[in-house]
Amino acid sequence: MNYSISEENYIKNIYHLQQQTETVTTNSLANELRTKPASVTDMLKKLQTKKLLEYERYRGFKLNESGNKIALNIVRRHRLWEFFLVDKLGFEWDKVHEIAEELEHVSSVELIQRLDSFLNFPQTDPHGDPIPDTNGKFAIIKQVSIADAAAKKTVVVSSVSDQSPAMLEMLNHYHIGIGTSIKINKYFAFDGSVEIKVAQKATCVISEQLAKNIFVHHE
Amino acid sequence: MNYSISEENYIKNIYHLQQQTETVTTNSLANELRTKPASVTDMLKKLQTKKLLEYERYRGFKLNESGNKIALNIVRRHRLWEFFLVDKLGFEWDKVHEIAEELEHVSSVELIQRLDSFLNFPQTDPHGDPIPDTNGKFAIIKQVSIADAAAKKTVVVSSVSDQSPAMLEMLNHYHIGIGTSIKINKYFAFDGSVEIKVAQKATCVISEQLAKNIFVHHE
DNA sequence: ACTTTTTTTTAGATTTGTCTAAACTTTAAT
DNA sequence: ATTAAAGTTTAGACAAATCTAAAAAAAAGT
Repeated sequence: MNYSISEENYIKNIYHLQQQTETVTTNSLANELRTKPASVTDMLKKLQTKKLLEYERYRGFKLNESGNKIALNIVRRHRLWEFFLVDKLGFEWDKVHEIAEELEHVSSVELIQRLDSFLNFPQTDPHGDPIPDTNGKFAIIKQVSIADAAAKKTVVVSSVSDQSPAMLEMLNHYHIGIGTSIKINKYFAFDGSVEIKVAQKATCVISEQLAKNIFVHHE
Repeated sequence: MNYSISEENYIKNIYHLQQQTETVTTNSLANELRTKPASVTDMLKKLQTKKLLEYERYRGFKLNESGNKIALNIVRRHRLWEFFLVDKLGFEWDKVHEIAEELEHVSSVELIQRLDSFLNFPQTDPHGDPIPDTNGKFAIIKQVSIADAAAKKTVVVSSVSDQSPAMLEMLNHYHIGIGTSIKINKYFAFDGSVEIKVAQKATCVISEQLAKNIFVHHE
């Protein structure tokens, strides 16, 4: 079955909201899609008819098995294109989201297979988010934000939860990227800021807000 | 200004029809777009309002300066993607047209600039058709079909005017591709078939229909 | 438990791109 | 020069996706 660009955008955004809360609300989805709740309700009915959604009036909704599969496929396309844009075309990673939003709707299965192979089957996109395989499977990395990690440990940056130019500027300033090793020295109780040491660089202090948006794993 | 996918498809197809006949007719465009004449008329009005078209009721129409510029930009995007699909992803060239039809509508200017550079600024697409530059300029190669060339000359294949799998099968069979050197030996009056010798291969005879679809230039 | 507020849904309108059927122009044919 | 045929346009309808305004349901507050 083939879905319209609009349907795909709804499916993808329901999926993303479900990562945070099990069932999604009409309002939150409308907000995410920058549209009106009434439009969301209309589309929900349509997606329910197409059997992608468990949905009861006034009670919230979530993707079912097939809906989830389709969502993961869209996410796969999106992240592969993001990887392509950064790795092959040399985009900075704060510029690729919008473009990938368009590219992800190009529907050829063979295109995505070949793209995946051309990129050497990358496991994560430029922000560290995992790329699902053809069956929607991906490795879940056990990660915590620097704010929630422990002092005196050396960790590796696995992903960042903000893709804005402002965030990229910060990370570049501190020489932090995906895969960077960081030693966490100490947490300051006063404002939650964290003293860290980036490999080969001088010790520095980052704000709590920044620490919350950088995810790391051990070793 | 930004145009819808539908508008872009109309503009592109008007452009292509204009390469053959100066002014285009409603019927031929409807036929090209696999739509109905009434729909074409509707869109023509829209494109005229947007000042991309010279159009008089019942009298045909053609792209004006701005329309042409936009068309060339769409053609540029299409052909760059075709080149990418063949050169980087390893597609056969009879499979790329459909996919490029979708990719060409992704609107980022920077994307196309970077893609062009990534591909090393190719001059032609996999079928030998020229890729316009940012300003819509491209080199016009003086070419004739093998059917219209002259005997006893050695020529180089510059483009093919049919992108079907059937055509590709024929060309592969005769070991002919873009850039292949061919010696034209003689024309048979009876059925218009042509005896040729492909570089490093045995002499063979191709049908008039095939000859008409292979374009060549001298030296 | 009742009222107020928030959230969600319905009803009806709008835009874009399409269609069919009928009317109108132009071109071709006798 | 009429008439017939071919091609083009108009009129009116429809589907997809959206919107606003109003109604209905659920949640929160007293």
